[in-house]
Amino acid sequence: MGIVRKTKSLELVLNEFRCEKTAISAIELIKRLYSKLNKTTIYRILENLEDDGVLHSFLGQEGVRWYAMCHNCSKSKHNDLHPHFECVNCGKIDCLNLEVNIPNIPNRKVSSSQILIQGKCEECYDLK
Amino acid sequence: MGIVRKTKSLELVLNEFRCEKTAISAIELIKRLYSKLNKTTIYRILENLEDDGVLHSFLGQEGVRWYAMCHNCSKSKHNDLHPHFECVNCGKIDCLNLEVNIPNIPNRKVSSSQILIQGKCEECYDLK
DNA sequence: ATGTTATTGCAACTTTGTTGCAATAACAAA
DNA sequence: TTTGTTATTGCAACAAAGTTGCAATAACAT
Repeated sequence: MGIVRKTKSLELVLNEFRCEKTAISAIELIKRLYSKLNKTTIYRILENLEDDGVLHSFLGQEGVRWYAMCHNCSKSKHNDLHPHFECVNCGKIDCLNLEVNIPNIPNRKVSSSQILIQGKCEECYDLK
Repeated sequence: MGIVRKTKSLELVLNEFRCEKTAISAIELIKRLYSKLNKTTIYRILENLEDDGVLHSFLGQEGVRWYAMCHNCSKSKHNDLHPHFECVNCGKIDCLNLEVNIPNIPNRKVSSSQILIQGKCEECYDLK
């Protein structure tokens, strides 16, 4: 459906993404905004922001949904084919601004792909 | 923990994978074996078979877990880094026997990756 | 200032998966 | 074959993540 009205709830959710350059899981958002917003509201705002091309979502290793700011997306088209990187040490996930080449596959029509790369992020890599 | 005893339940689960070349979701297995096995038993057998390197698991688009036969895996090491292909038309998922090159990423240590490719499978592609 | 309707909060529900525990079944040893 | 040990199973209850229906509230166009 997309966002129609500018509400306080919407601002609270958007603010979390403004302060943060990495992705945020729905669960984490619910925890952060616990005292201010109901989880149903949060899920609905996330869905609307995704419809509008403001956020994109993907699944982390544990099967929970994460959200991150879009860069070149619009209401009509999501360009969120970049891979995501999940740190096995601190759990943080962020978007990787790089292209991974998906080869053609005989007799199949590829329409999209999701790539989750695991490893140690910058900070955790430096620690050891 | 891995499989220790050869039980009827184990045989029932393994049979499903013998008849099937594609992956099977835990949910689908529970439906198929509904009258014969408890879902708890099925989850436990799947876990044990994965520990043993007989099956590997991954998440499908909807966040549910799928299982497929391993080919070169053992108790000590899983080699399940191949991509999986999910048909957007019929919902089937199977393993792709191909390598996708994950580029090096500065300051990060990549340890593994999960790739889910979406599109139309052989059968659904031919239909149209 | 007012009327319309999008948004919110709440409670109840759904789906997928997990846990504890007593009963049962594999199977090694006698 | 019988017996004893313990892995496996089924059940019920739980848990986490997300969804739905509905009445109350808040945006905002007029």
